[in-house]
Amino acid sequence: MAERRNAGPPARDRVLDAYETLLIEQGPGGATLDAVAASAEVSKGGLLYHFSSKESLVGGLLDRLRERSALDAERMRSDPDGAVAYYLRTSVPGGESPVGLTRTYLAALRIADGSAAGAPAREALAAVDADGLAALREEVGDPVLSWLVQLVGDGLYLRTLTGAPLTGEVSPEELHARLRQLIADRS
Amino acid sequence: MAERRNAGPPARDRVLDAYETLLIEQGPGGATLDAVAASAEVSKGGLLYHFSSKESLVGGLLDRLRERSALDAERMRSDPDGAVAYYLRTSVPGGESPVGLTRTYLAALRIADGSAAGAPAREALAAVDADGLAALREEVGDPVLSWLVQLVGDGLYLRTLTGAPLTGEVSPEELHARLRQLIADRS
DNA sequence: ATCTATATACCGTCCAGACGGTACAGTCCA
DNA sequence: TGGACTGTACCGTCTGGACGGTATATAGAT
Repeated sequence: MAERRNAGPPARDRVLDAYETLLIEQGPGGATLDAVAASAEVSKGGLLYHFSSKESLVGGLLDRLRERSALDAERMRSDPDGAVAYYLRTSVPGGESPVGLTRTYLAALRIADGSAAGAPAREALAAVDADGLAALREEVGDPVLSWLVQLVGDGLYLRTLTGAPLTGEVSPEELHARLRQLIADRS
Repeated sequence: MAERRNAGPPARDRVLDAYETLLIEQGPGGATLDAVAASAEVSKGGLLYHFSSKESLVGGLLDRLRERSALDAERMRSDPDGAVAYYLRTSVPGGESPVGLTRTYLAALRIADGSAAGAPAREALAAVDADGLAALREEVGDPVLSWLVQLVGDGLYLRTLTGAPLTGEVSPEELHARLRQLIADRS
């Protein structure tokens, strides 16, 4: 294998990281091949070596999303505090993100439009939701309550997307406490 | 006022409608001036007569968002079944949409990226959220619970955005019933 | 040991087409 | 007459993508 010119992770991963960042921070319009290449400190030719077209770049992002979703679901199931605690902990913007799912999810959301081009992204996102809901249901039993928990997490995601400051009056922790209490009462 | 050549609402509104539709269905990339004009059955010159630039088109959309948000908050407060019922009813994709807020909100979401260009959209969306939360709080009292209700509604919105089919196992109605029950227990 | 060949991992430039925007002459009612 | 458009032509910029080139490593033949 050839020695890498630039430091850090391999170029392919850096490209995907840069693509995610640009999608989140600038939207699809800002995530041009030139911008991605520059941000990843790779030439445009280099980018196109790893991803032969923009469609293939999208494909790479969605592969990463599926991969990380599987890893995340595994972590949910094996978390010492339970799946719900893990899910809520990782849904809040500033929170931990052990496998980087949140970032990738948010990036994929940006390219999931209603057109035919957005269909693969929508399907991948739907699969992530299904994975999460399944893991939640194993713990929560009550289907209505587990869906409710997931929707609250999604709502928190959406807030991240709009960049809303998560209004200070009620903290996410209080919200989580209430949710846990609801689950305890029902089970 | 001059007689209109095409049927239906005035050209200016048709342009805004078309812009919304294209943003939702194709994302920002599909909502070009040419595409918007074609979809509104207006010439490009005609579009630029009403909105002299793309920025001004965005401005028109955000004005409409603010306008509809105010109207929607008013309806929430005066709904015979209460603000919560109204909010949840209008958050579900297939549901009623008396003032078209949902469509406009979803469209604005598409242009609310993290860049400087997306800032006005983010601010307008944050204001809509604040309006809704305030109206909810007047009825629910408990701040944690009212935030929870709003986040569930937002989660439903996000599902619309990804085009996920709202999995059949639990219906939105069951979810709403549970939420109303939660509020009744607490108040 | 050296020469040749092939593969990997990039770099930098060029181009056709699409995009936002301008300009302007003409048309259709009220 | 003038407001509300239509239609066409055009321009500068940006974008995705094609392409040819370069540096390094490995493998096999001689």
